[in-house]
Amino acid sequence: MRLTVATWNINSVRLRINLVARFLKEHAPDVLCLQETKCRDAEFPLADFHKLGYSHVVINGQKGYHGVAIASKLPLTDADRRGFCDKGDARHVAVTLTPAAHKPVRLHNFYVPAGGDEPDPLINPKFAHKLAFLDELVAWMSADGVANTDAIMVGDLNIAPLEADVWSHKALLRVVSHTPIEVEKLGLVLRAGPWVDAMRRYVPADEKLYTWWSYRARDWAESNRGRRLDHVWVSESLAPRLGGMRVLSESRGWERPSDHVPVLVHLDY
DNA sequence: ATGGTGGTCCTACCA
Repeated sequence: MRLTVATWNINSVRLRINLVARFLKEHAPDVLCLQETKCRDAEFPLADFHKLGYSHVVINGQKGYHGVAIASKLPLTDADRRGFCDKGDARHVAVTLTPAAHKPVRLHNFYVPAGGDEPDPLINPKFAHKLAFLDELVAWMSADGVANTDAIMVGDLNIAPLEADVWSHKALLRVVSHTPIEVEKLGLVLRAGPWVDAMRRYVPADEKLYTWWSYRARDWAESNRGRRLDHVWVSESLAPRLGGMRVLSESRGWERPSDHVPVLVHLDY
C-alpha cells in the first residue's frame, strides 16, 4: 500500500473550505495536516471533511489566530496537543496512525511562530518567541525521543533553511525566516530527531524550491519571489519507504488562494 | 528604500 501525507497552511479553513475540498478530491491524500485554521474547535467545518471521506479529524484551534488540525481517512489515535513557551497558542497536534497492518506511525503537525519583522530578539518579542520555541522543540525532541520510532513531522516551520529555499539568499539574510540564527536552530531541531528532510530527497539542495509566495507581489508567478517555509520530515527509520514528493505550486494560482501551497509525500508499505 | 495584500473581527493585530 501507499500512504500519502499532505501539509498545507490554509490561512483560514472556513474561508477556504472549497479549496480544501478541491484539493482532497483531486489529490486524495490519506492524511491532511492543516495550519492557520484560525477558528475555535467548535467552529471547524467538520461536516465538510466527513462528507469528503475524512472521518477522522483531530483539531487544536483557537479564536482568530494560529490553529492546527489533522484530517484522515485512516483512524487516528493518541491525540496530543502540546503547548510551547507557556503561551496557550494552538501550534501543535500529534496523532498515531497505522498503515494497514504495519507498525504505527507518529505524526506531528506544527505551526512555528512567524517571528515578526525585526530579526533581533532583544527588541522584537515575536522573534524572541520564535527562537525560544525552537529551543524548546530541540529539548523536547531529545528528551522524548520523538523520532526514535517511525515518525513524521510536518508543518509551516516559517524558516527557509537552504540558500535555494529563497529567491535570493543575499537579499533575505536579514529577513526573518532566513536569518542565520533561525537556520542554525532549525538545523538543531532536524539533527535532534534526527530527521530526514523528505522534500530535499527529491530536489537537489542547490535547486530552487518554494512553498510560499507573498500576497504582496503584483504577480506571484511572474516575480517568483518564493520561500520554502513548509516542510515534511521523516524519521530515519521511515526514509527507506519514501516513494515520492510533490509541491502543488499551481494552487497558488487558484481563486482566493492561501499564500502557502500543499506539499504531498508518499510512503510505500 | 519603500510599500505592497490578505486574514480575523470591528479595531488593531498578525502574517
